[in-house]
Formats: sequence, C-alpha cells, structure tokens
Amino acid sequence: MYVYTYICIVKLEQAIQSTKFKNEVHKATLNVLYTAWWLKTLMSKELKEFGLTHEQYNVLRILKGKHPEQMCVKDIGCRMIEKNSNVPRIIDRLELKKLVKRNDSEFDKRETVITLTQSGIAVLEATTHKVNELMKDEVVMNEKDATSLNMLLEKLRASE
Amino acid sequence: MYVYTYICIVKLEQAIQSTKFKNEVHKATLNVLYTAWWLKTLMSKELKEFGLTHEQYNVLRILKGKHPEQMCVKDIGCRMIEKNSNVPRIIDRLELKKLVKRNDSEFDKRETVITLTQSGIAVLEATTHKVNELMKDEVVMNEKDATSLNMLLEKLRASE
DNA sequence: AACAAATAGATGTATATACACTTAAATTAA
DNA sequence: TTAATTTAAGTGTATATACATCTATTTGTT
Repeated sequence: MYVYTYICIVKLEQAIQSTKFKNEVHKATLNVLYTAWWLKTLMSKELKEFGLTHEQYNVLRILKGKHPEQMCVKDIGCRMIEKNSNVPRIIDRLELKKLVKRNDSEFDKRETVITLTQSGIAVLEATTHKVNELMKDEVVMNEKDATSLNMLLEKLRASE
Repeated sequence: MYVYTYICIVKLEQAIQSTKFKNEVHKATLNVLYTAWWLKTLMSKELKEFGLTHEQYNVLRILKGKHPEQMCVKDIGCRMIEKNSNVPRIIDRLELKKLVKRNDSEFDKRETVITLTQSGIAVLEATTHKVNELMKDEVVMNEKDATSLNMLLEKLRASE
C-alpha cells in the first residue's frame, strides 16, 4: 500500500494570478500584504461565531493584558496593530454588547477609562480558545521558522 | 574620529507595546499583520499625492497588466490582494476620476469590461515611479532575504 | 424549447480605516 | 494668573471591507 502525501504550498503567483514581480523584494511586499489578508480572513471566520470583528477582538485582548486595571482610549490605540483604528468607535460597539464599560477618569478628566466586564472576559476567553485551536491547525510553522520570519519582517521595517 | 553606526531594528514589541506572545509563531502572525499595515501606510502617503487609495492603485496596476486588453470586473477581483474588495465600487471612483472606462461586454452581456484611459495610464505611471522610489528607500532588504521571506510566508500559508 | 441553476455585476448595510475637525481639560509660557 | 499650546476623546465624511441580496444573463438539464 502506498501513501501519497501532497504538500501543496500555495504560491503568491496563484493567489493573485500574477507572475510579473519586479524582483524578490517587490514580491515580498505583496506576499506580506496577501498573507495578512489571509490571516485576518481566517480569524474572522471564527470570530464571527462570537459576533466579534477582528478589531473588536484586538481591543478586548489589549484590555485583558492590563485587567483588572483600566486603560484609557489612547493607551489602547497605542497597542493596536493598525494604528489608525478609530478606538472610540470600536469601544462604542463593545459597550453596546456590554463587553466593556466606559468611565470618566478621576486622574485626568479628558480621559475615558475602559474596563472589561465579566461578560467581556467570558467572551474573550471562549473566543481565544477557539482562535488558538484554529491557528494551531491552519498556521503550520515551527518555532525556528517563526523566529526567522520575525527577524526578516523586522529587517524589512528597518527604516521605521 | 569615530563613526558610530546605529542600526535600529524596531521590534514588534515596541510597535504594539506588548511582550506577551504565546510563542514565536503567535508573534509571527502579529508581525505579519503589523508589517502589512506599515507597508500600506507607507504607500498610502505617496498615493495620496495622486488622489489615489491603495485599493484604487491596485486596480489600476491590475488593468495595466493586461492593457490594452479589457478586463471584466470578476477577473480584476481574482487578482486583488484583498479578495473581498468590492471591485464595482472601486471602479465607480476610478470612473468618476476618468481613470478607467466601463463598457458592456459583447461576449457576455452580464459582464462589464473595464479599460484604462490615457489619463489613467499617465497617473499610474507617475504614481508607480514615486512608489518605487519610496520602496527603494524604505524597504531595506536584499534579494536573498526577500527570497527567504517569500518562502516562509508561503510555508505559513501551507494549509491554504 | 422550457425551466432550473449558476454566474456577473450592482446595490444595501454594518463595521472599519484614514483623516480632519471640535470640544474640554491639562500643561506650558508670558 | 491669564493666555496660548497641547492633549484626549469624540464626531463627521469619504472610502473600503465583509457579506447578503437583487437583477439580468447564461448555462445545463430534461
């Protein structure tokens, strides 16, 4: 009996139906953009089950990092992956769903401080569990390769 | 006389002010998402000068790839980096700016075929020139590293 | 040929991004 | 201490994403 193992690496060429890259660096930039889209889409599929968007989930995770401490809107913004996210509006949706709570800051009256609710913690934990399972299945990568990838990405952004 | 060369690699930890990564693979996924945002933001700065968004530019480049052939909306969509892009609406804005032209397909009346206008070609060429210059300055990466990066990203998406 | 299913594009809605602007409060300078 | 500047959050607008639905064709099946 023979067992055939097909290891199908989907190349960027197939994904965006193009073969005209100026050079490997050009291809790499498109590859990063495409992979980011791929990751977001993958995660969103799981998040949708919990009525969360990718960005709402990101805010919840940031709040969890400091919980039970409160965080002001600005500090949440600084930790967002996409720096132009409009945090007050993402908070709006989370507050409507009773996953976070807004309070005026006593320390600085310009600030609004945000806390996770019990419900927010519960939803976040359940979601994180499912997302981690998904990632384990779909993102097939060993620690050594991941370390190389991290190094290369940080090298690419060297001019930052 | 001493010359100090500071090579500052901005780590993800600084960018999103977090050090709590489950493992290198987890960090790599966040790193891909952050780098994609970084690249988009960088490019958008240049594109804004030409009144184009990242996605509008992407559509123009795709059309250029086949020019002077026409392309239908669906074929443009297949080549987009972000597959959920709403191509008809991106075409709407490009059409308003007279950079592309819509025509009914003779071959299949359900299809709309799109062509670059002379103005579209001119704008695209000027933009591409500026964007390439910018990339050369900001994305500091040699071909060998870029090849490794491409390999790793495709490995990461292996389950696709 | 007639009808069912599939496909292409357009359109509607909720959410997000990108960015400018407003308001209130805090900080700094005169 | 008042006035100017800066900062935090919220709000407005255009564009985009994600996804569902609608309409007009085309294709496939009987």
